[in-house]
Amino acid sequence: MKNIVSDPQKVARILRAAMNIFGESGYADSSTNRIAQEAEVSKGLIFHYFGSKSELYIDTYHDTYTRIYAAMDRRIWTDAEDLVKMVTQATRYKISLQLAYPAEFRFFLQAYRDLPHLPEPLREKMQQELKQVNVLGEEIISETIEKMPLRAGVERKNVIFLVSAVVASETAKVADLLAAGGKYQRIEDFQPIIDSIRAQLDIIEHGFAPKDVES
Amino acid sequence: MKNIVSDPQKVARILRAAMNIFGESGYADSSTNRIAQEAEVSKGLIFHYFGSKSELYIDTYHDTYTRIYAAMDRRIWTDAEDLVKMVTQATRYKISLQLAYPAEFRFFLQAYRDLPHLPEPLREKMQQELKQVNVLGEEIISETIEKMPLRAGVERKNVIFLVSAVVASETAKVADLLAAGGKYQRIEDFQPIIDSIRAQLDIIEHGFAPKDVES
Amino acid sequence: MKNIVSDPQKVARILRAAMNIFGESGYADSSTNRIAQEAEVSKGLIFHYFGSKSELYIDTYHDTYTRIYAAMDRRIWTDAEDLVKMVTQATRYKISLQLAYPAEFRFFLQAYRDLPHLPEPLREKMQQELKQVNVLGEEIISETIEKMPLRAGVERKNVIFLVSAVVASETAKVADLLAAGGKYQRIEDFQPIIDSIRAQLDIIEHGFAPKDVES
Amino acid sequence: MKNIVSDPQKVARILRAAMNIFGESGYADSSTNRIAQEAEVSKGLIFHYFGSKSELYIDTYHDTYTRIYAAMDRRIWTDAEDLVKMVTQATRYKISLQLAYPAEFRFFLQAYRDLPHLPEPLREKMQQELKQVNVLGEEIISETIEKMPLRAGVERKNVIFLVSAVVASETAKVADLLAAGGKYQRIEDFQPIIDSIRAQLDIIEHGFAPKDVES
DNA sequence: AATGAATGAGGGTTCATTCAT
DNA sequence: CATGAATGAACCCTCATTCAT
Repeated sequence: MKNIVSDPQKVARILRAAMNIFGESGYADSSTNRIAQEAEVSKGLIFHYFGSKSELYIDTYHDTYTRIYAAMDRRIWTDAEDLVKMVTQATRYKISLQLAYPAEFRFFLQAYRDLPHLPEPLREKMQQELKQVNVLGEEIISETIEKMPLRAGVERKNVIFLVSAVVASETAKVADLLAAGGKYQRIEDFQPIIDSIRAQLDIIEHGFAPKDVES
Repeated sequence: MKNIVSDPQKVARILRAAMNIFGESGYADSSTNRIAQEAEVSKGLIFHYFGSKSELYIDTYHDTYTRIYAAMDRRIWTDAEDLVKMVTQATRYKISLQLAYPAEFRFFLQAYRDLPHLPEPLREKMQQELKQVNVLGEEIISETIEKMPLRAGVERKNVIFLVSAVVASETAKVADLLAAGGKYQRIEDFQPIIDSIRAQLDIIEHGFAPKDVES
Repeated sequence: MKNIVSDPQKVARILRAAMNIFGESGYADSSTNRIAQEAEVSKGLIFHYFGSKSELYIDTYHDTYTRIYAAMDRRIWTDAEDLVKMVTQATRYKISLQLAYPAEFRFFLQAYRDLPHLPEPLREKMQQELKQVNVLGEEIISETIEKMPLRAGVERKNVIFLVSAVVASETAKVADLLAAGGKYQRIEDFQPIIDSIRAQLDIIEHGFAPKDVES
Repeated sequence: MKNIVSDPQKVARILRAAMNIFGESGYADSSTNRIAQEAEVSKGLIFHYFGSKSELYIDTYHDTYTRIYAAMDRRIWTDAEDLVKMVTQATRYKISLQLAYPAEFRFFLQAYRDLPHLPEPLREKMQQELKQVNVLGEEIISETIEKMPLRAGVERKNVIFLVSAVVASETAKVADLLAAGGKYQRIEDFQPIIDSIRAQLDIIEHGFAPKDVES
């Protein structure tokens, strides 16, 4: 956004409309016309404020990210004692965030999917921006794993990778459930997913093979 | 495709061109013009044969899927004795398939990414079709896990899910390497990925926690 | 123009409309909409045939130039015996051409004026093209002057430059008269200009200073 | 300009910015935005003061013309004794003016080129205004020629026209050299043009034909 | 059966001008 | 007096789809 002293309400309306529509239809299928309509603003104003559809997209991303980031309580992660607690706690918290900010997370998800479809000058910029938000999860996992003792022959990076894979898979499930809409609207509805993660972390920690077999 | 008397060679050329171009640029950025040009066929003929861009897309998917499916040797999976062997063998085979049919797999990958961007009537259809090819992997994994003894308290479905998650993650890596082009063109180049899978399966089987700690 | 097997009548209608409108309003103020309307053709067709407004412009120039060039009788120049005859004959012929092809010449004139206003990729191309038609006049003049004896101390290039300046000035007058429309529609109406040229060439040849003064 | 209480400094800044930008990019490609920016003034103020882009253009022309006119020393012409001296002296003086007021002359030149591209109500007005500055040269030439004896059969107006044509052609060369920028920045750099004018005036006065041939 | 010319709706973008503050 | 946010019409261009041939 330029350094334009713009009407904050209209800017907010545009950014919100953009977030909704980009999140719903992706970059290419979201016309500035529709965004202007939903924001109850002339199409020209969007270009006055943001210069181009691409910049509107980036600014929408920044705004959305900032809003979510400000709402996040990062102690959730740092407070955790063991792996299972940390991951389940963080996941539960992330789900609660997704329930509180469904449009924001839908936009994020769509942004990931949009990435390869973006026009060239935009894509590169978004590629760099998107990394920042993603690293977040893996960093925390690394830190926690780092503190744990490992069985001989086990490489730490593989554990990290495994845990990340589990989290990613289950997070995808959450997104699907939310996208499907319907009855999944309270944190309790997602308990099965928390349980599933717990069970899988248990397997990663102790294996699925019977213990006596090995002795 | 309609029951129109059609020239099989032209149909094949169109489908191949569509697969290449859809796979390269995604649905939205693939114009029928380009497809017609690459297929050395008039644009009208595409609509004559396939009715619309959407139907061409679906038919391209079916054709590509069928071609790959026919080329697959399913004994690979059924022959395996234990989990690690099965998965590594299957993965190696899958990689070899990707090397043999790069355009086809690129199209599949792009189809996944395209899914949320497809125009509404198309999207629903594709959503159902795409599941079929994915199930493939999970089915085999299920069968193998089914035969293995589990530690008390471990649910089979969680093991299946874990193994699937690992395979999915590593498969994504393979796709990235292939998409990047360059030197990854022989099966040996992917040995690190095979090793990574093996190490992770080992963790899934025996856990990463030190054994003595638990006794 | 691409190698499109296009309806020659429509192509001709478009080129004629483009010539008229570009010639009337210049490049920037000539909308493809208006051209399409005047050509009784959809706007899309213009882009189908010519690809862009720029290419339409260039093709219009080529077409117009070719049409005029084909109509020209180049013997007019080569047949002339002395300077005055050559120039008056050529000018009279050029005027008759302008009367026969007023829209074409108006387009040429406008093309010259447009040159500095053209968008960058177009400008360079047009700059090269426009030279070809202009050189024509000066070349012939050079050839004729080359054959004539000069007074001591007179440089040939200055004579050429002078004659060219006269021709250019008077040609501009003709264009103005034609642009003004009105009663100047027959070759006889331009006799004063021919006479003016003749008188000026006489001055260039023999000077305006009284002869006896110098002896 | 209207009878609005206006800040003279801002008016001056706007006019100067307009002159620079109109001169650089022509009427159509000069946005009021850019002018406002360069003048460090709000866009609204321009419309407040000048009413419209068109009126700003005319006012810019008037202001620039007035400024140049006031700076001119008209004795230069009246002092001259013979034709060659007068023309060379005047030309040299004109070049020195162009060097002293490059932006102003660039604007004038551009104004000429813009003329046919101006929107209708503006064009007519500018057409009348522009004549005034041009007449300037021709008037002086007339006066000087008036005093000179002519060879029998030579009409005065033709001599005037010839001399004007030479001056116009060479002046155009000067403008080109200046527009090209580079090393032409001192009056001495233009000596070749002065020489060329002198040589051509000599031809106009005494002809290029050898004298003895005629006796 | 096969062509590709033709369409027209919609895309992003620019900019002089207006007007509430 | 001065601002610059806001508008909307017009711009060039793309493309799936239709249809006469």
